[in-house]
Amino acid sequence: MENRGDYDPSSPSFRLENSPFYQMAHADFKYHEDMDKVLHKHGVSKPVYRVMTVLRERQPASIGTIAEAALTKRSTISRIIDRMLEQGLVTTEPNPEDNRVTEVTLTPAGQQTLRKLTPIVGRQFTRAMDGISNRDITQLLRTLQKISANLSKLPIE
Amino acid sequence: MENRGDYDPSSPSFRLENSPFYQMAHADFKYHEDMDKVLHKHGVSKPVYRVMTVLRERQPASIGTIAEAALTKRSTISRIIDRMLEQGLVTTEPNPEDNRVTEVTLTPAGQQTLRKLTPIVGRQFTRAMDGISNRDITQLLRTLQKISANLSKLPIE
DNA sequence: TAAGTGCAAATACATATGTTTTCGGCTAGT
DNA sequence: ACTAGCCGAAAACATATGTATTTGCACTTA
Repeated sequence: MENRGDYDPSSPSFRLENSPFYQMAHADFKYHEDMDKVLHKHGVSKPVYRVMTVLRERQPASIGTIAEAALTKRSTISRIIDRMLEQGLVTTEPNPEDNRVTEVTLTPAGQQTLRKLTPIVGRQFTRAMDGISNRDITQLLRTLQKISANLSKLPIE
Repeated sequence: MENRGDYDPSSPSFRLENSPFYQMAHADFKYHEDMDKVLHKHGVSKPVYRVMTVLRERQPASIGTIAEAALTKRSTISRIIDRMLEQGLVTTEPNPEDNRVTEVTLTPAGQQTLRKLTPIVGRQFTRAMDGISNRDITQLLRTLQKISANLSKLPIE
């Protein structure tokens, strides 16, 4: 495994097992697979959890902002927020500067739920990274960030 | 950024931007985002393309095998294969050893389509990996494989 | 200030995926 | 040889997501 061609999907020697993007999907799939089951026991779905993690960082946040950060369409987030409202996890209010935008905030109950979930997610992370050095994690992150940046430039055709 | 805690979702200093799994999702999202548009022009959706890449490696393959490799539910693959049959991309036949299993094979037309798509995907890959050394790609792959392996062990709770 | 344009969110509509159930074939134990 | 149980696939059913359209607000400019 010394030739870049082996990683390139257009190379004849390409194997799915050696594809970075396939392995990303695989790791991501496994990571969420069993975590979802646990989260569901606490009445929280994967997209709901994602929204909560976004809100933990910046609050309040608009529907559009959340959608972008959560890599999901606005209409989808809009409906997810509806459900979260019913569950009492968030509150919404129009932005005073611009009445078109809806600002979303975690309720105390929502924060409480998030705090309860955090250690569970932490264990899953620890499990995933078992036997991997900090150096390697840093390196992984750097490369992933580089890839994301590359793909944020102008598209292929 | 020297403490492992910064990557752990349960750490107070955790930031989404520094989360390996978030960055994986982000990279994967961007990678497929504009590629899907191009594939659609050739009448191929993302799941259809995934199935084709699986079939390129082992042919014929059963519905269940494809589902597992493509990280998708069997019922979903079953329906995707239906569509691909109508498009003439694959043929199916019962496994002579076991009549329950359906073996799927790419038709010449399917192989032709795959060959046409391959260089497009290759360009996207090249674009994604721009400025990243082979060494770093190898390292990335190793780490991802390690993570996948870790997560294939017994689940959290 | 009134009309036009653009944007955020929500809604209606279409589609795709997942979950559950059903059907048929295989296999092992009696 | 028969029956009970398991497994693969497909069908029925429920749900979630995405796409297109609509609504309401804000900014511009004439």
